Amino acid sequence: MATPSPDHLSARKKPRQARSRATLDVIFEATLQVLIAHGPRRTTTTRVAERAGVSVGTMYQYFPHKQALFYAVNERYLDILAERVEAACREQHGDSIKHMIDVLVTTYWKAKTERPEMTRALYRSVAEIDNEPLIQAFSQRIDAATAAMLASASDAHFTDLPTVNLTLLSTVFGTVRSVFEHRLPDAKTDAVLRQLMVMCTTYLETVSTASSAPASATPSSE
Amino acid sequence: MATPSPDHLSARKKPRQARSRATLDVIFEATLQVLIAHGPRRTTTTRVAERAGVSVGTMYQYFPHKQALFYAVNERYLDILAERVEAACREQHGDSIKHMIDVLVTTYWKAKTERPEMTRALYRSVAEIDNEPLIQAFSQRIDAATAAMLASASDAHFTDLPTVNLTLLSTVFGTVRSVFEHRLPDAKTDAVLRQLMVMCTTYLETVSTASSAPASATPSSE
DNA sequence: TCATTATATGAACCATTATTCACCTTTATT
DNA sequence: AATAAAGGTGAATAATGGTTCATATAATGA
Repeated sequence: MATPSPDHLSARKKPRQARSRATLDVIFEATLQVLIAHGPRRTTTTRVAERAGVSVGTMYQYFPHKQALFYAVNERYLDILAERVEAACREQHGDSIKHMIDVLVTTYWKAKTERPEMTRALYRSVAEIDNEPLIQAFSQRIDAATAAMLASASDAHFTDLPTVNLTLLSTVFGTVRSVFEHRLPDAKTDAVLRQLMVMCTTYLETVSTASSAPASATPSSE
Repeated sequence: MATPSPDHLSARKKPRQARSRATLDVIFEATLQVLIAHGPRRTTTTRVAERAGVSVGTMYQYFPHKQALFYAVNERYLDILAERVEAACREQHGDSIKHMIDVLVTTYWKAKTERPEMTRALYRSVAEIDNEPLIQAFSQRIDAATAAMLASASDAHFTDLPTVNLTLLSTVFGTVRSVFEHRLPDAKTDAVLRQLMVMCTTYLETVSTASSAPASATPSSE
């Protein structure tokens, strides 16, 4: 399904026994914890191994080097995040635009703030790796999910769905990240997110060729 | 003026002669170049010194440690960026909302894309430092600048200016960053930025308690 | 049971790198 | 010109940290 990782970043070998699958989980969680506690610069292989309760050698059986570990942790996170967004989008099929926006913003915000320190740590960890392939794959999944959702809206229809969708995603994801990183007091955060929803809803209404009320302007064939 | 840097990150001493001011400039530029060429992880004091054509000892005369150097480079960049945005805002005083938005988006976008690799390198470099004080100071300056600009708009008036302003900034800056980092083809980039302007303009019109325009139902198209 | 494969260990190795300091050179001051 | 102050040098130091590998233990299958 997803684009395979470039080989210089992919895992060395895959776990075959239950034992090693558990080890991998432990390593991932330990990586996150060290990343949170010490920052990416002080996240060393030995420290992670120590925290995970395994030896460095074990880590090197699954990851050819430190970057591959960071890469894998990011991959896992983005996978879960994408799944959540996809699920949320699927659930809103056929609903109203306003509802879709609300859910999209809320879902993304929640995903980021459930473990805020983890989110921050992951943002920082990308300095050590080239995560563009990951971001690319993630974006495509989200793009497809929201495009399908928007196309099914009960109260709108978009002639240039790709552009509208891309705009919506850039705006929602960009703004949410911006708000998240600014550590505003809760009241302000809530206010901005609410305004963001208003803004996006209004935008979609503006660019929508109203579906329930038949278009007065003729849809041009392209 | 700006919040003073925390002492553990501030420069060791200030240049008194023209010679050393030039040295500092060279060091800053070298840091950027190494950051771009090798990434933050491989940006070592020796490499920077080499590139700058000075000795490591010289660098340590101005910066107590590597982080202080990164901090200073970021500080300089954000200072210039803030100045540019402030200037742009000042120039649009008394103008229309639409114009303000256009200029704000364009100015920020240009600032980021004039030296895109530098922008990317700086984004990455923050993993090594705690740049929150810098971001805080930057945000406040921008906030003040755009608030003053919005308050002077010829075709709008805002009852809750702080919230509107915060929303606008989160949206514009967040979205621009998002678009910048996604490396979209030029055509798509342009399209999204144009849509962003429409979106923000419409938003400001919606939340504006119309000052000059009649408060009738249909807002005229521009 | 025994052979084979998967998994785990961690001391040792090597390269890298941040930082210092004793000394030198240039510029300012008297 | 003489002295002081600012600026600059770079080999040496000390610590860190990524990676390997010879070896050990556990699981699997025949």
